[in-house]
Order: sequence, then C-alpha cells, then structure tokens
Amino acid sequence: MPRNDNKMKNSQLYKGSLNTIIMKLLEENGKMYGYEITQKVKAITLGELQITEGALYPALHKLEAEGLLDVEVVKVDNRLRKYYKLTESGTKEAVNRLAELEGFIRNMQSLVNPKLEF
Amino acid sequence: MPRNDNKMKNSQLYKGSLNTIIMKLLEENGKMYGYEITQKVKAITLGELQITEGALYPALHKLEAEGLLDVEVVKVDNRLRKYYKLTESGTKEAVNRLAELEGFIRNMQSLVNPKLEF
DNA sequence: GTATTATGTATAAGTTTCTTATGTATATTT
DNA sequence: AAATATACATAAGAAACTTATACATAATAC
Repeated sequence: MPRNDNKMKNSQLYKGSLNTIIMKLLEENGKMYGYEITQKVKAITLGELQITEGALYPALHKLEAEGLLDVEVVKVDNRLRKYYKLTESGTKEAVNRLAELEGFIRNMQSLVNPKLEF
Repeated sequence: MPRNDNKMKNSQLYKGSLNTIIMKLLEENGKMYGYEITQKVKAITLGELQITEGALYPALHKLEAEGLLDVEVVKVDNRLRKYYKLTESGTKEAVNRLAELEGFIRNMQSLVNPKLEF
C-alpha cells in the first residue's frame, strides 16, 4: 500500500522558485502537463529537485486563477492530461519573472563569491 | 512616528535563503551584528535585497538556539550590539549550506538557460 | 531647538509556500 | 498478481517571511 516514493526533502532554498520555474518551462516548451513538468525539472536538475504534487498542482491552479495560464484537458491512453500554456498576460509576466530570477541568481552569486564582484 | 522606510518587497525567490546568507557572511567576516548584516546584504546586492528585522532577528535567534551561532553583547556609543559568530558545529554546517547553495544556483541556472548545459 | 533619519534590537499576527499524507484511477512492468 | 509508473487532486500542518508595532539612543536636517 505504501507509495514507496523515496522522496528526499528539497532544500529550503527552492522555496519561492516554483512559480518562476513553471513559467520558464512553459515559455520554453509552449505547453506542458503537470506530471511532465515534474519529470522535466527532475531531469534538468539531475534528480536534485523533485517537485511534489502537493506543491505543483496548487501552484498551477493559482497561476491559472491569476490569468497567467490557460488549461486544456486531453485524454491520452484513457488517462487525463491537463496541458497548461501561458496566456498573453502570462507571457508578459514571464519576462518579468525571468528577469527577476536572473537578478536573484546574480545577487546570490555575489553573496557566495564576493571576490568576483566587478 | 512612521519609520518611513520605503521598503520595496523582496522577491519570493529569496524566501528560504536567509539562513544560508547569514552563515556565509559570518564565515567570511568572523563576527557581525544584526544591523550590520542588513547593511552588508543591501550593499552587496546593490540595494536589491533588503533584509527586514522581522525576518532577521528570529532567524538569528533560531540559529543560536540550534547551536550554530554564539552571541556576544557589546555596548557601543551607549547602544547595544549583539555580535554573532559561528560555533564549531556552525562552521561545519556552513560548509554544507554553502555547497547546497552552489548546487541550487547551478540548478536554477540550468533551468533558466538550458542551452548552456554541458 | 526640534523633527526626522539612522542605528540597534525585539516580538506578534497574519500570509504564502511548501511538506506530508491521503485519495482516486488507469497502464505498464516485474 | 503485485508493484511501479502515469496522472490528477486536496487537506492539515510546518516553516519562512511580511507587516506592523515597540522601545531606545545618536546624528543630521531644517
């Protein structure tokens, strides 16, 4: 009966980055469904970041409610898939979020490696 | 009466990184007091990250309670300062946290810039 | 000279984000 | 036949933070 998902806990550092990650992936791939997002993130981070359903689905629903994502339900192999894509305003917002993420990464690098500030 | 700190809200992205930032700064500077930490972070990030007291002081107290920091109270110019420094176990833990932060930055960069994976 | 800003620490209420635990269901692999 | 993979969903609780407030002294501005 146990799900046996040997899920190691993600670092606190990832807290707050999920929405940005979702929007970046959608900007890049056009449309994706939830499970696909979890697998993609896992692949890109070499297994280091495991997005859980409990975090992902509420996040997707919220972005949809905010008008940043559109959803399209498709049945594949007798199973549901909900494909999400950026709306027009979501596309604009994605630009802001990505700029914000790049600034964040720069700042964190400055903090880690003060010698390399120039 | 108002403090008039025109405090822009920090990006959600910084959520979860405060403890690591504190430990990194202490590792680098030996000992620091709270206010000094806020100013240092502000300077390094060119004003982009403003650590608020409501976030900082509870974080310092928690790190102290966890045995990662030691505190020393000093009176300067008739005002209190609480200097914090890493304990022995805090120094060890700082190494882990920094490695974690570097991994985090790498992963976030892979997500932003998938072309540069190599 | 007094009002504001800067320095310095602290806590408490509320919000957001995530973890952990469930729940449902079908397809595939062992 | 059982376990794992695929695919969605929600609810309770934890953790980190925001916002607001509080107290106190030093320095600057008007």
